[in-house]
Amino acid sequence: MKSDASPLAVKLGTFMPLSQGELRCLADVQSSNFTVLRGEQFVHQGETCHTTFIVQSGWGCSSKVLPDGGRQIITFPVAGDLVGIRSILLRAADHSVTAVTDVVVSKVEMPRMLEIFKDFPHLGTAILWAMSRDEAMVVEHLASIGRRSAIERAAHFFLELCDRLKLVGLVPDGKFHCPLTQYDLADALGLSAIHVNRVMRKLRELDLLTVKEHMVTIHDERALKDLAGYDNPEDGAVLIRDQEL
Amino acid sequence: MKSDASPLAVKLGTFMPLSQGELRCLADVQSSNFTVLRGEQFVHQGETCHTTFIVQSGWGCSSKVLPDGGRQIITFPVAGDLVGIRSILLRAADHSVTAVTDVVVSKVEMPRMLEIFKDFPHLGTAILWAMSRDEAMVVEHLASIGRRSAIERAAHFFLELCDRLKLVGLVPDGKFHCPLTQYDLADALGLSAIHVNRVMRKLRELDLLTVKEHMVTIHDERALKDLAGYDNPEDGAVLIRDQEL
DNA sequence: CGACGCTTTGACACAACTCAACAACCGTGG
DNA sequence: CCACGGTTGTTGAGTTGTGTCAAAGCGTCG
Repeated sequence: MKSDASPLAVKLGTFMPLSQGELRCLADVQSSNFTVLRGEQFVHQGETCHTTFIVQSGWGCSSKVLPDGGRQIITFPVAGDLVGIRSILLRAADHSVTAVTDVVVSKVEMPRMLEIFKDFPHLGTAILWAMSRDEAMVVEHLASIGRRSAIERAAHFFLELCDRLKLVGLVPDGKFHCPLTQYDLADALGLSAIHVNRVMRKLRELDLLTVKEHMVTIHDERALKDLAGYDNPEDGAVLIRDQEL
Repeated sequence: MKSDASPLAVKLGTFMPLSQGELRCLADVQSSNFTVLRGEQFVHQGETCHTTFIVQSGWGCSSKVLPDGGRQIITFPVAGDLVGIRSILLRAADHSVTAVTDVVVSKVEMPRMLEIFKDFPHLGTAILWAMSRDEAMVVEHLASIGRRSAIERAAHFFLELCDRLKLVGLVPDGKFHCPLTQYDLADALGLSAIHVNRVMRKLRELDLLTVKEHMVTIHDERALKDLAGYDNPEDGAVLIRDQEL
């Protein structure tokens, strides 16, 4: 793994080796970046969006706004994540994406994406794998909100987040930066912000996890996983071996 | 639309015209069916599954079992739905699929599926569209459980179900058959079965919807949609025009 | 006939929401 | 420099939606 590889290349490379040509293709497609400022929205629910964004750095927030004004956050895209790729075949995006912090992204238009799938099928498979993995996480999120208690949801959320950040090297010393407010967490977990606060206090009192100045520290991973009912994603989300394709 | 077309062909045909060759390919892949008996499981969470099933008739139940024994139902596959296609690139299925009624399915192994994508790219796109649409429904389901009240969830669920069944011609006279028990509904909506019963009574008392002998009748669609905060899926899930590809 | 699965109802408990208030922190502008 | 409003975090008190437990009714099927 080269130190100057993009987060997406690092992530895909974790699961299948990438050739020089494929790495060049990835580098090429991410050669021009731009910054979305904190708070700005760059995918708009209900509007046409035949563009995918590759997150280079920063945190996004993919959410769905209900007619009554409620907001449900689907996921928080971070470095290495593909954003909006599901909407490529739909007439309109079914969700919005906003920048939680300043976010650096690369833009990939649909024709270019289709080219990649055609010219680099192996790389295309890796991208499909990442998409399948993302969808599996949405399903897990669904199960979490539907069937776990508030504290279990919170525990599960941070464990999954930690694993995602590890994939792209953002958990250097066992703790990680997390710019989310308790309001963001509330809309992700299907709770009220006030209840999130109480739950976080509980996790702190149980010596499982603390958040201080937007740094998350997991103190007792084993106990936290037991509380959350957390399965290692490796158990399920691993790409099948090449020869099986 | 030919009367003997498979539900999948009907569904895909609703959104893009299919050529004779494509229809033949679809017919060919669905030429051998078999029945899964009521209650039997045909995709097993945690096990390898490089097979997709196309539902011909009957109702399935795609669910995820949590470590604590809780069950969250993701969706109920019906005629024309593809089952397990997400797991094709993952080492193990992240969910289980069970037959709610006897289900007739066609089995498509991964290599065959990849062939279709290669030989009939236009058809492949239609399949990808169906997958995107399914994922959008999972996202909507997530928002529903996270941010809607019990009665709104139930209302939304039946409206979406109705639209899905209409797509394959299973809502002939404004009402439709639904073999689900209140336990099934509970696990889908993230509620207890007892509360589902209370909510269904409420919907009946409001003259919005009744279920009698597994037939669902919507009495006041407008009011039900207002209650649920329901957007027509056509607004978002329509396939882009061919020339845009 | 009895056993079983599903629905329905009531009484009660509790998890999570709402409202209200305050503290800490921030950037901004006077 | 400090005053200020806005955002975020924290806590308490009271309410409510939903879960749990228990029991009965009612089909169906063996």
